[in-house]
Amino acid sequence: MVKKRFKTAIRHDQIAEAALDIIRSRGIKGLNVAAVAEKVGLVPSAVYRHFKNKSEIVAAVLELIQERLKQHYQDVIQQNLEPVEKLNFLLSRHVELIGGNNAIPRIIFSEEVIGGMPEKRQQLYGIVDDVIRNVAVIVREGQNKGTIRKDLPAESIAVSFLGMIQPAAIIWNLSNGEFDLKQHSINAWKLFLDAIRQGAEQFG
Amino acid sequence: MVKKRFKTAIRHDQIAEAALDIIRSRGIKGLNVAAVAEKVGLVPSAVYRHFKNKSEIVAAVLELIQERLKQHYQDVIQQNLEPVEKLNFLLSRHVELIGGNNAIPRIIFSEEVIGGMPEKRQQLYGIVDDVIRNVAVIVREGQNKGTIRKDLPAESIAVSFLGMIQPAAIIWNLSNGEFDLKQHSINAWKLFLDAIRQGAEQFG
DNA sequence: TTATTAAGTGAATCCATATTCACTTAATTT
DNA sequence: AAATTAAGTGAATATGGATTCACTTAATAA
Repeated sequence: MVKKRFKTAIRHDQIAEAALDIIRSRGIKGLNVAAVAEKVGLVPSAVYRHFKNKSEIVAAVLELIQERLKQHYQDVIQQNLEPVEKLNFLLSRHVELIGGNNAIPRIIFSEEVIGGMPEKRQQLYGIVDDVIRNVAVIVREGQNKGTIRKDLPAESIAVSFLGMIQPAAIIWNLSNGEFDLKQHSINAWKLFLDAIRQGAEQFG
Repeated sequence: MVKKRFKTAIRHDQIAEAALDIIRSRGIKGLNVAAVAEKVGLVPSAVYRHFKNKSEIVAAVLELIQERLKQHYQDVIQQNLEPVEKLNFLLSRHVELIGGNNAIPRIIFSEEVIGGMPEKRQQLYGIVDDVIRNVAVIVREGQNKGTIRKDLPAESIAVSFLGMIQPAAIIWNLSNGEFDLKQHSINAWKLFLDAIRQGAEQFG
């Protein structure tokens, strides 16, 4: 039996992917190098050929997530939709992620990846900040076009946008899928839409 | 030097409080029985006179949180305010909790307390569910009085209410207090208020 | 006051994981 | 093809923490 070897660049990615998948299925607590190694088809010590230590594996996972989210955002903005429609599209993409039991929507707001080390807090904050900034770009576009209310900063609206997704993700997860994610996202979107529309600020 | 002894009932509470405080300052990862013991003024092994194991300490912390939240809710409903005002009051109380660096708003949505064991997931879900139900009671009151829109289920509105608080709590925490929590809560409330008011569902 | 019970202690143990290291072997360079 | 480099291995080491246990002593009941 011949054992295939891979370059460190490849292994690096494989290990990060494997770690992300382990977090998805077993949570942060379930992440250990032996499990990662096994999933990749290596012996634990071999992992250290590619990563200095476990902490760097976690860092790589965060980078991976940041890439994915960036891609996500790219997909949305090149859809050539109205800003409000873009937000709706982005929402549905996020709901897909959650329903697909993806770890990302949970991890980016978990704060348990951090575990004491400040660099990681920094890194995680960077990811969250990116997301907010990206959403804010879309919101600002709508504000300029006159379809989204101008009396609130785009960033605030962006954070509120996350408010539609994030509690739902956790609740869905806690409830073992019992919580009706789809229906909630529809209702939350109705609320959000009525809240952000130009004109909403005056009617009452 | 005389060493004071306490009954298990007392120690039980002291230990749960200590554990909560440790989670607050060091996160779930930082929670270990040695730290808890020290904070209470005991030697690690003594903790086992009062708790079967660490997992039960965590369970006690969750009970403690549930109590606190119930109290919180009681404070609000007996304020004799209009439903919408009650929600606003509840929001400000939550913002206080977050700004006071309280662990509760983070823990109830953390899912990292769980760490594999299903009973704990169940317990945590119970807490979150309580919160939602309590908020929904207020919302329903508003719907009956005609001040809150009736076209959406109260539970959906309740979850969206949490959406104002929870991402903000995490972001605030990640940002080391840089994120302007107070301002965000004002803006988020404006959005939310415009969204839930009776009449919001029609104007567009 | 004495006896019993409950709380507290220190040392020992167990265990899961991360990490190191000397060694082997596949892949690549010369 | 020989030499060098990089990837993989297994065994050993290290550590942090949880948990147990035999023993001590304060509180309380008889």
